[in-house]
Amino acid sequence: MNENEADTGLRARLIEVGVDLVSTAGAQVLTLREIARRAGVSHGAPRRYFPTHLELLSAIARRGFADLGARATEALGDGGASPRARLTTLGRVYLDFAFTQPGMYELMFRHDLLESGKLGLRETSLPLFGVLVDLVGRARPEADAALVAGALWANLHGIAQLWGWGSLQLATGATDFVPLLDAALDAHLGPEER
Amino acid sequence: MNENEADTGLRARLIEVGVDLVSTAGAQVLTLREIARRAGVSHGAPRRYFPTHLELLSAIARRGFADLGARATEALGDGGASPRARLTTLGRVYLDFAFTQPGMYELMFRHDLLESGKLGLRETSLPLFGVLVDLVGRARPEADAALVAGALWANLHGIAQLWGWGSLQLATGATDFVPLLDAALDAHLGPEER
DNA sequence: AGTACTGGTAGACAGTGTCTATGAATGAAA
DNA sequence: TTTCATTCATAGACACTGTCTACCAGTACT
Repeated sequence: MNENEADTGLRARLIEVGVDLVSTAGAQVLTLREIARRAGVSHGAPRRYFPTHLELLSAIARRGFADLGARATEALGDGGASPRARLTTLGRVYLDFAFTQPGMYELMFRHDLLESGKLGLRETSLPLFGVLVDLVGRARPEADAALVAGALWANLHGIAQLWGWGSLQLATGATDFVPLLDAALDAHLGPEER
Repeated sequence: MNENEADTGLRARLIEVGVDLVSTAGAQVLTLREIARRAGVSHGAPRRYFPTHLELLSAIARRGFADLGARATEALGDGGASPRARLTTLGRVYLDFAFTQPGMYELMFRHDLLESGKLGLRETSLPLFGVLVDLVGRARPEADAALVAGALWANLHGIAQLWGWGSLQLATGATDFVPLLDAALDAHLGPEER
């Protein structure tokens, strides 16, 4: 019943196909029937493993959170960089993920998914948020780490979304998102060298 | 061809019905056929005024932006409050709108709407963003106003979304969004009294 | 009076998610 | 070995969606 890649069952294959599909074709194509089609199975087959479309989508989105978490921990490593520098890295990883995997990022933050509760935020986004809180706590020991981390996460998410569909480019005239990211990091954490 | 409320044509009525519907029943109910049904016309009727479903949704969303803009300018007034205080007001208005009109806010920032370009960001969100840039420029004369305003807008939007579906409550354990808002404002603008 | 045109109707079409009945294959029990 | 039960996928129906097209009742104008 685990979701290993070695699992050769249909359940795992559906998720695999979904991850592939959302990465290459976007989030609109991610219909139940299309996934079943690409998995080479009838449209009723997924029902045995995912009682509803939303649950299949949630399973796919969970892979996105796992992927994002893996990228983050890999980029952070366990090297001795300063908390502030590691937070910069984390921000870069977050936005890079959002911009290189726009379909997956869109799926991960779909209203109906999140509101359904099928996603299991506690298991998906909370671990990475814990890393964020920890780093913020060490970068700004005097502050309320959870609060600042929450505000910073919101800022990253907002940049990811607004930049992702071009609003911020239009509004600010910018062509690179890095200054925005730096502004957000500086705002919440103070300048790089302090 | 204007979109006044006094306009008694079907075009205006469809938008009216849509605004009502999204406010009371949410964004999922906002189908073309349901809007037509509630407007008392056949499902093919809207096609004469809105060639596609997305264009009708865009027209409805534009009313949301107009409403948000009206609330902002009304709350800001032209009183002599400090730029920093007015930015606090603006942030409150923004988040209050997002939380009291969640369906409309969700509609206004739907991926397919924004990516279609039918929304006309230049006419909808840009004016309010201009106000934001102006206030930021006066609150922090030394900074790049457009950049800070962009980062701040992203922060507001992120708080609106993440708080809206409960992620930030779960992550930070908070039960009130105001501290988050204050943290964001303090971060980007400096503390209230400076 | 006749003729365009405006603005709405009604039905078809392909596609969607869900539900149900059916059936093939597998493995356990007799 | 034969029966039986369970697992798992199929196929079709259903209600619903957005879009397209044929039609048609008025209205306004020549």
